[in-house]
Amino acid sequence: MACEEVFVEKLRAQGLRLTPQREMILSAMHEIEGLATAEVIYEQVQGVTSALDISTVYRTLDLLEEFDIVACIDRGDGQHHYELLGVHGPHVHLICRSCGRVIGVDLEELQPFARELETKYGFAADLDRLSVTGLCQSCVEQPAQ
Amino acid sequence: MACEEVFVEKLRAQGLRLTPQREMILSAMHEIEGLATAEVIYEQVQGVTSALDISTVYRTLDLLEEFDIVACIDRGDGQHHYELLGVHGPHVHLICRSCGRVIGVDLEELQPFARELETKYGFAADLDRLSVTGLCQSCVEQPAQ
DNA sequence: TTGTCTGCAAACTATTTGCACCGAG
DNA sequence: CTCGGTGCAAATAGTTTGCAGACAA
Repeated sequence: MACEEVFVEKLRAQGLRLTPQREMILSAMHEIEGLATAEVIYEQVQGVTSALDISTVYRTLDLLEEFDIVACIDRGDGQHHYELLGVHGPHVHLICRSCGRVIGVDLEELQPFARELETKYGFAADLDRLSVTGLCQSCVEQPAQ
Repeated sequence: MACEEVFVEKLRAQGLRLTPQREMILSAMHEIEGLATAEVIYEQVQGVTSALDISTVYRTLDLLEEFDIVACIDRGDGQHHYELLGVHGPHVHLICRSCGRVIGVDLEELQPFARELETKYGFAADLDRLSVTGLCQSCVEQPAQ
């Protein structure tokens, strides 16, 4: 896994260490589909071993975020959701408020939108941390879930 | 203030009451520029009288939100920010992550953006609750705040 | 009078921190 | 052997809730 190598490399560069806990957290994130909360990652690892504390999950997520290995997504529901950036790099999230599905959109696609904000308001939008809530196709079609 | 009349009307319609606390909270929101947090509203009213509890502020904001008199904006900083909708109705917020300034954009302006998401992904975006973080013109020009 | 609203205090949720021991390099 | 990392427990921030008394209609 390239992710893990990047992680080790960045840790080393700062004199930090690769511990079993850090390995397990990164590996758990690979096993979880879509966005993961600290709690979900914690439970996922608990399935394997109980040698992990929730505070360690938070501390590790902070590190991973700092290293640009994961991104923190704020879904407006009072919890932070984390996502592996992987090879595709950052992207915009379309989050369905009905089924919770997350659609990733490449930044390129939204350049026209960003340019418009830039031109009209002189505002440089952080597209890479943008989340748009709404309804996905299937939830629009069958509102009665 | 038309706002207050709308509030009274909607309260009456549900058999609810207009209390001094509710009046003061709505009035405090008019005095605060831009977005207000529950805490800020609470302190604003405390300047006038201490006959108000923070839990009442939360309860009243919930009501006002339900009545579409205020909107709750999530600025990713772990606090909820509230804004009077006033005569302009809902709009998109451009939030500067450096100086905290908030720019309101009319929904109309972003229709092309919404249409693109609709066409390409079948996704019906909730523009009226969209907040975009980034840098405003002056913060782009003088990064050293 | 009636049933809503309020203040108070306690509960809650998500997250952070202090500290002594543990273990990776 | 040396720091950095961890688990634990306690602290924190923001918000919500239960309850008995207060008050708008």
